[in-house]
Amino acid sequence: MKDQTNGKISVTEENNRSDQDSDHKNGDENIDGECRKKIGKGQQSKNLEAERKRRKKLNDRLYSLRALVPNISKLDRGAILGDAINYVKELEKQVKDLQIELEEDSDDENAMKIVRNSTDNKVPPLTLHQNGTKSGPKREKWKFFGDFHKDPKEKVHQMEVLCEHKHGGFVRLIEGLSYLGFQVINVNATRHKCLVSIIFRVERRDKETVQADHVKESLLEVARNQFKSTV
Amino acid sequence: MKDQTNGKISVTEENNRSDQDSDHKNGDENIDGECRKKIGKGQQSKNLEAERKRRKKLNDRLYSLRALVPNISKLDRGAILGDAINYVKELEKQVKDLQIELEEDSDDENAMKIVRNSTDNKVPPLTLHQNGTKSGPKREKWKFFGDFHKDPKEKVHQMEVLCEHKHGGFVRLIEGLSYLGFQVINVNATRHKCLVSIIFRVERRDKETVQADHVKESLLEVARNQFKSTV
DNA sequence: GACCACACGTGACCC
DNA sequence: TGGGTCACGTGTGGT
Repeated sequence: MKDQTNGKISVTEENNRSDQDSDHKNGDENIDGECRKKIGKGQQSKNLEAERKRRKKLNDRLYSLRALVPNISKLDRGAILGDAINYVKELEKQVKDLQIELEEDSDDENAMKIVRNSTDNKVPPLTLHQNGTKSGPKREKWKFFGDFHKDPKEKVHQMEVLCEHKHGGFVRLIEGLSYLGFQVINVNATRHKCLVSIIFRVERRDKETVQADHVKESLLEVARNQFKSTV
Repeated sequence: MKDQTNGKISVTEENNRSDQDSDHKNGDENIDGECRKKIGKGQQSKNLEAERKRRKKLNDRLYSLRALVPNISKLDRGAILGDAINYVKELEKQVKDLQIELEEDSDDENAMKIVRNSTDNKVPPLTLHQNGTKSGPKREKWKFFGDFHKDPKEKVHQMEVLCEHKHGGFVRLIEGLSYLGFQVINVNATRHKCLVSIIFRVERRDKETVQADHVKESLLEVARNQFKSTV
């Protein structure tokens, strides 16, 4: 029976550190009798006290740990540890997720995807599909639809941008439009989850005709290269 | 090697009980005899085994916990707990930081959403009519409508700003809202000649209630004092 | 009275 | 030799 041995072993085995490996006390068997004798009482009491202190410390730590964990299943010692373990895992996962999300955002920033076409479906399928050029695997998608083709001499135009939500992206877009010589007459922006739809009606400030792809490229450029906005 | 340790166990177990046996203090002088008697051997062994199992479980958990913590100071039991505690705190902090960063991003970007219309005309006539008081000759006209009076504890609010068109004003307004702790859920901005109407639906990030006039004053402040935006 | 989880004191170990 | 740590078996109180 007693596999007990195993129990302990298993433990030791996993942490091979082993070295100390516990007990093994060599041949204590033999000695035995005087073996115990050799310990003085005074010292024993010392040990006793020390052990008490140790236990207290351990318990304190355990409770501190429990205090950190938001929801505990039981107040069992084992449960404390188990909950703590789960909590740590959960936190780690959370951190990882947040980090990738942030990262994506951030380089999506560069990558605002503008996808879909807008409103009255007259907006033509003039599409710019941008793929992340730079940093690897990340996809940057842009789709841009505008009605410039209809009448390039017209002052008022409509565009739609569909892109991932990114920090500062909107502001940069607005700034970009202004930079390109457009007055924004009307804007309608909506976000669903991480997808943003922005519909503009703009008016040219100057008299030149509008080059559709110049607009697209410039906006992409702006969205990508701009330094981080303050907000 | 390790087993031998067990060896000891096995020994104890078998003779197990046996009574008094010395070791344990027995000083229980008085009671002593029958006291221990009252416990059946079988049951004791049960307890023994159960205790072993419990210990094993605890240790396993402890080691699992240690395995999760990236850098450990010692392999001490107390250290395991201590390190775990610190690690959890660290993770929590990390999560918090990432979240606020993301949130900021996000509400920048939310800033992105400008949607149109929105206006079901329920926007209530809570008015702040601001006249350019301070900075000189320029008259600034502001009208501000918000529904904060309805339920200050409500997270989602709607506001309308009517103002003269000014270069960069819109961007500053968005930034100001973010600065005040609002997430912009929906925006609808329209300009007619030099008059701009901006309708927001916002959500508070924090839990404090909203001070209507604080919002108004702050927005005005932001709109007025901010350095010049590019747009 | 079974079961469970705990605290205790103790012997052994290591630096 | 001594402070610190550990595993163990046991007693006990709360279900």
